[in-house]
Amino acid sequence: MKTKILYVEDEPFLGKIVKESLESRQFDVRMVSDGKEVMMAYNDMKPNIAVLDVMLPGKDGYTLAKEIRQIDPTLPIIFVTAKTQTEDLIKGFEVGGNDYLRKPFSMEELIVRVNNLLQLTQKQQASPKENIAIGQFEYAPQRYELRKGDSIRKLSHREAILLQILAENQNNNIDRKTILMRVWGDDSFFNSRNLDVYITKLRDYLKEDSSIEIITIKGIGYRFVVG
Amino acid sequence: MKTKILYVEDEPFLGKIVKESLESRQFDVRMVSDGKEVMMAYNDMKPNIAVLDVMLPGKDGYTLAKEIRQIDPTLPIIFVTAKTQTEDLIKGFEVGGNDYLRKPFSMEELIVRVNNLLQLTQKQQASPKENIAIGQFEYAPQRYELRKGDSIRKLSHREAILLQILAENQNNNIDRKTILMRVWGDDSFFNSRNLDVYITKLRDYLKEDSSIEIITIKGIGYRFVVG
DNA sequence: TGAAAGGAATGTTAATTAAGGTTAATGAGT
DNA sequence: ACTCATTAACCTTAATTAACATTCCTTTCA
Repeated sequence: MKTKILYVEDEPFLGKIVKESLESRQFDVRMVSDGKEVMMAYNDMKPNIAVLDVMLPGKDGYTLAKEIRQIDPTLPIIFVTAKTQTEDLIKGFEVGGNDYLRKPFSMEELIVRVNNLLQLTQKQQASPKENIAIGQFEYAPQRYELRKGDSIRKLSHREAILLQILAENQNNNIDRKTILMRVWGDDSFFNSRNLDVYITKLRDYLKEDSSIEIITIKGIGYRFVVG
Repeated sequence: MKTKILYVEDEPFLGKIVKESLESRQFDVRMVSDGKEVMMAYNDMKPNIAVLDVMLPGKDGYTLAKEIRQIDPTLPIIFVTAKTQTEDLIKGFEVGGNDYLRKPFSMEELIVRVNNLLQLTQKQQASPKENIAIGQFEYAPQRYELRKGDSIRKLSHREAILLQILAENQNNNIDRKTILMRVWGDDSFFNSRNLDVYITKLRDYLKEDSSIEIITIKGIGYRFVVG
């Protein structure tokens, strides 16, 4: 699946060039030119990264970054702006930005920085070898074993993958769709109900530790909170 | 424990300034001026981040980055250099760098970028959102829980986000539109009525503490006043 | 000028629809 | 025969839509 970029820019000319240039590198780009439309676009497309101009009609880029951070604390955000002052850059990082690029910039540089951020924020693939701590439990992925004290429960394949996905994303929202794709390979209706069944099972297994919770976010997915 | 920075720079004058400046921000800095000594210093100190000049006697910064990447694929590396060409920057990222700063740079910018990288590569423990005090209540955003004394009310997703927006903006006016965009992603008529419904719900939940009030500002939005 | 009328915005409660939770029954593979 | 995965049936909760009530701003006319 292509990497999705949410690109917010109000200068149509520059915007068009950048958009096309990114698209030629196999990115899936959604360009928005009014700050007020950004959250709608965000919710609609669920981007992998955001590139924000700072000076915009409607809402400025800093405000947008703050709002995005409320909903998504990990989305990589790059500011692209004509503001060259150090204070502006500092503000950019303060509101949750992860990089700051001064105009005029070269497309090459933007692309390289986009890729760098994507790589840095890739889920640190907790090497499926190592045991994962889950509250008072310990999960051994290579053996599909969930341990607490001296009791061991062997998990089935589907249970194991699901738990691993949750554990890798502790305290973050996880899309239902993402889970379905990773566990079942597709997100058809029946598999969707299947997921419900497996969530119930895991809740049951994990209920001995009351600090662990699988929160439902209706219409979105789940959040696995521990401690 | 202090964050340890491995700083490679051969200009003694600049090096001294930067080192002292970083140390004044509570970093533990080890400065090396010959490329050949870098790996030794690395092994010795086990830094949390590396700041590398590119042009050096002995070995250049790119080579050093490659060597470090062999042993440590995750150490954040920032290049700091007088080379301003885009090709140089690209090369910097190619060899494994994570940021690239052109000289002359401001200390503030370096520090902000160092902190950003440290944060990004921190184990993905994401949004350690803190609990928010709301009058006699306490709100735990991670768990969508509203607590008062020993009673806990679990909030739904929409309730939770809405309350969070209000709580973050205590005693300030909040645009209806802003809320709609952040909770629903758009501000259509139906969602607007939806907001009314959820405001009613929150007022109900919060009515136990009479010092809390959600004031309507007709035509504008709301103000969440506490105490 | 000011009281009344009208209307848009919001409040409240209830009904409806959609999403998910739970448990059990069925099916497929060893 | 056993285990796991899937499907089904029924239940619960959240989100949306609807219906009706209220507030308060604006307009208008005595």
